[in-house]
Amino acid sequence: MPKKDPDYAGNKRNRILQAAIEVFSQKGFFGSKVSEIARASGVADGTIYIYFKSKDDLLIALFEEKMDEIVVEMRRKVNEYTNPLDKLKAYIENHMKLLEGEAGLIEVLQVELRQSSKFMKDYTPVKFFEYLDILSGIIEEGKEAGLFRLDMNVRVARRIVFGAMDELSRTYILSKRKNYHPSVTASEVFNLLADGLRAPGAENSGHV
Amino acid sequence: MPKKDPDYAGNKRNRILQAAIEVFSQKGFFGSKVSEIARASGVADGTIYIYFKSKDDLLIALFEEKMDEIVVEMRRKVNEYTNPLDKLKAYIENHMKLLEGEAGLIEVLQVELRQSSKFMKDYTPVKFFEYLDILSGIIEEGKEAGLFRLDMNVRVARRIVFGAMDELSRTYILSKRKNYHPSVTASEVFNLLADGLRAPGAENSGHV
Amino acid sequence: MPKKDPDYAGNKRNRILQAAIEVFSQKGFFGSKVSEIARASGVADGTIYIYFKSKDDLLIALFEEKMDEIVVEMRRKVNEYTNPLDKLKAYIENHMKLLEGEAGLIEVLQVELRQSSKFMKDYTPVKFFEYLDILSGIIEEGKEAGLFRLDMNVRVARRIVFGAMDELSRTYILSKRKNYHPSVTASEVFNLLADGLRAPGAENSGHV
Amino acid sequence: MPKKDPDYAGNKRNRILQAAIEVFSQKGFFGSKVSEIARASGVADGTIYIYFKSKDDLLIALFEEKMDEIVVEMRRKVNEYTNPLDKLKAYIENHMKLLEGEAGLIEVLQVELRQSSKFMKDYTPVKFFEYLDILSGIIEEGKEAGLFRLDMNVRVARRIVFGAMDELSRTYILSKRKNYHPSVTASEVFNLLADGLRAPGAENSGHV
DNA sequence: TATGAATGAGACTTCATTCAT
DNA sequence: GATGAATGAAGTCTCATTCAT
Repeated sequence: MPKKDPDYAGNKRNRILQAAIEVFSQKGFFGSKVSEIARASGVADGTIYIYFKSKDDLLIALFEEKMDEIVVEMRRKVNEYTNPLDKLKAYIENHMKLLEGEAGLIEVLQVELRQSSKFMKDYTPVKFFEYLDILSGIIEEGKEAGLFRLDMNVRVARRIVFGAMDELSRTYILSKRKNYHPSVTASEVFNLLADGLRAPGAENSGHV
Repeated sequence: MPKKDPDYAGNKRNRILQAAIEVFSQKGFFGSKVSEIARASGVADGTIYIYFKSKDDLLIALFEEKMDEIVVEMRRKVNEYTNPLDKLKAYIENHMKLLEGEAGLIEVLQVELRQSSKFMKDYTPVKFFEYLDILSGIIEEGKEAGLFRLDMNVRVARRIVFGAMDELSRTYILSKRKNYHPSVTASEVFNLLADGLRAPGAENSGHV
Repeated sequence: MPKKDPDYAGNKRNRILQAAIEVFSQKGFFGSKVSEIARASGVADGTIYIYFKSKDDLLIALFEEKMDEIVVEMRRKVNEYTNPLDKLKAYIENHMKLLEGEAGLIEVLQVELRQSSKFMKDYTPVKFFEYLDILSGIIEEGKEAGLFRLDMNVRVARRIVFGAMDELSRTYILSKRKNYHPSVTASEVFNLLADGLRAPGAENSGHV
Repeated sequence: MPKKDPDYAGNKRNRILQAAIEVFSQKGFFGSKVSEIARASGVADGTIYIYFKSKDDLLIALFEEKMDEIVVEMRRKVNEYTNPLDKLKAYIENHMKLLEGEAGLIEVLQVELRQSSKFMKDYTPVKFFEYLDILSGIIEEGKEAGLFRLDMNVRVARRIVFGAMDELSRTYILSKRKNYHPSVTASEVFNLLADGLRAPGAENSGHV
């Protein structure tokens, strides 16, 4: 029987990471003080600097590590299906569902990741690109399978899908989780993106 | 005849606003120093405080006033058409086109507006909602005209459209304006949103 | 008639410099807090950073500017004489006399200049070398005039002269200005260095 | 029979002391971190506090103990001679020679001892005075033997001798041990101090 | 109005020291 | 004795804002 939690250090590091998510998500990166994160983690200010080089480094570590978990999980979920449309649906549903379990994390990723390029010289959000790559993969497969339009740039399309989900996430979060419930909007996103705005019988010519 | 531009003060105020757009868009709100904006405007630091109560206030004024111009312009452009699909196309094209003429402004609106809720207690981006309302209006009209799906929540749909455009704007900006040229992606957005991902002949049943 | 002291800024900068000399000389560079220097100057902490880039920079500025004044004054004093021995005497007397008027400054120069090489990457105390060069010049002249030994490395000799003076300065300062009064020790230094330890009649052979 | 070196603790204490000399000499007292000394000693940070009360205490212990060794050695060397001039020569040569074997130690003693009075309230460098006392003794003897000038304050003279040596040590160290080789400068110091700057035939009157 | 030197609160970060193991 | 993770006091520096001119 171990005298102490063998995971002790990792434990503390993780507590800091979790507290950072909480605090960053509520006040934003610049609005958050290192001492607040320390207090929220139940450690001393200096302890944070044992595990992270700087406040910036803490944010980046948070991006990388949490995104990694999300990427792994998303890959697993998507691969439960074979049909590209099913995969797309799974991607969208899973993305929106994260909002419920990991609201703070998503909030940080959304807002801070976006502005990070402004103040962090040469930080490339590698894991975020991996997350988008899953989406590209699905769209490619769909095109190859003849299910998706061929006249569609995959890199643009994936951004459209992602942007739509992302905007709804943000709206849900900013509305203090009152409106646009993720599980509802997920299917709206899928429907609209899969089949377009147009009414089934509406004519298709003249545009595009 | 006045010796100096009677619009001098307004002129100076505007110079500050323009400089703020430039500086904020390059370094982000928190990365920008008031003195940098002063230098870029060609005024003294203190002068900024004659026209704006605080740095926060400067950002808000920028949001409101510039968004107002954009809203007015967008209304004009959209009202050149009567068919809701044409209006939607105009909205998307115009939105993406702003990226070319007013890149800095859009960048600020995108990134800073999003995080502003974190550090500005009770600021409601009224003008931004007006901008979205134009989109809602188009979608409502489309539904009424029987052109758009009826099984579609307008508030959700407008966010999907906006999110898609927004993500592509961001990508264009972050790629240093190299990839995803707005005028090209505008039609991709319209195509995909109007008609969906699905290939024309692909079966529609089983999903949704 | 100027409404304000035209020398105002220079005045404030100088007040900071003087306060820094005072504080550094009493507590050493590392023992001195920027806020103490601010208080001693009668300015706010931040004001120091208007005139100096950093605490290190303040020390360097102090070295350079004050040493420059000293070098100029020393050159003037030494050039009142033509005989190298007289010049040497003037150099030594003047050096020791500085201790009375500019005790704090000398103390800072002595102690901090010496350790500065440890913590300031690549700072070369140019002005200090100029000060030593005056001494070299005197010794060179003395050799050329046949007054000083020819079997003497000038660069080593100047360090011997300087080191002797310097050690006495330090001792005087560390004794809280009680013993080894500069004006007395100046002539001891001159006598000993000019004529050596040896008693006038003592035999000279057998050694060296 | 003990399983481990009975001198183990003393050994560890000494390793810390040696490491401290190395680290202090390279970075200065304030530039050195306790953890660096720990690493250099191959012990844990906390271990240092078993042997020394504080970082200050470590420096003082280093002064006292190492100076003690030097004093003992110097006394032995000097006492190999009986003639005060020979003793003086031995003192100077030995002092300069230390630079080769114990460069780091001398560097610490020189720079840090000097500034220690600034930050260590009431620390008296007893051993350093003993070192100087050896020099006083030699000069006294020389005066008594009629070999050295009688019109010479011993306490001042010893500082002159010490200062000259000290300055050359410093120069040698700061030049990264390239110029002013100790064994060469030692004899220059002796010559100049024993017989003065003046050329053998140069007139002696008018000055002093 | 305009200026810009001055202010000073407060942030990030360091590191000597402690103490449970 | 030995360890080294944790602590938290304290310092340097920044920068939004003010105000006398």
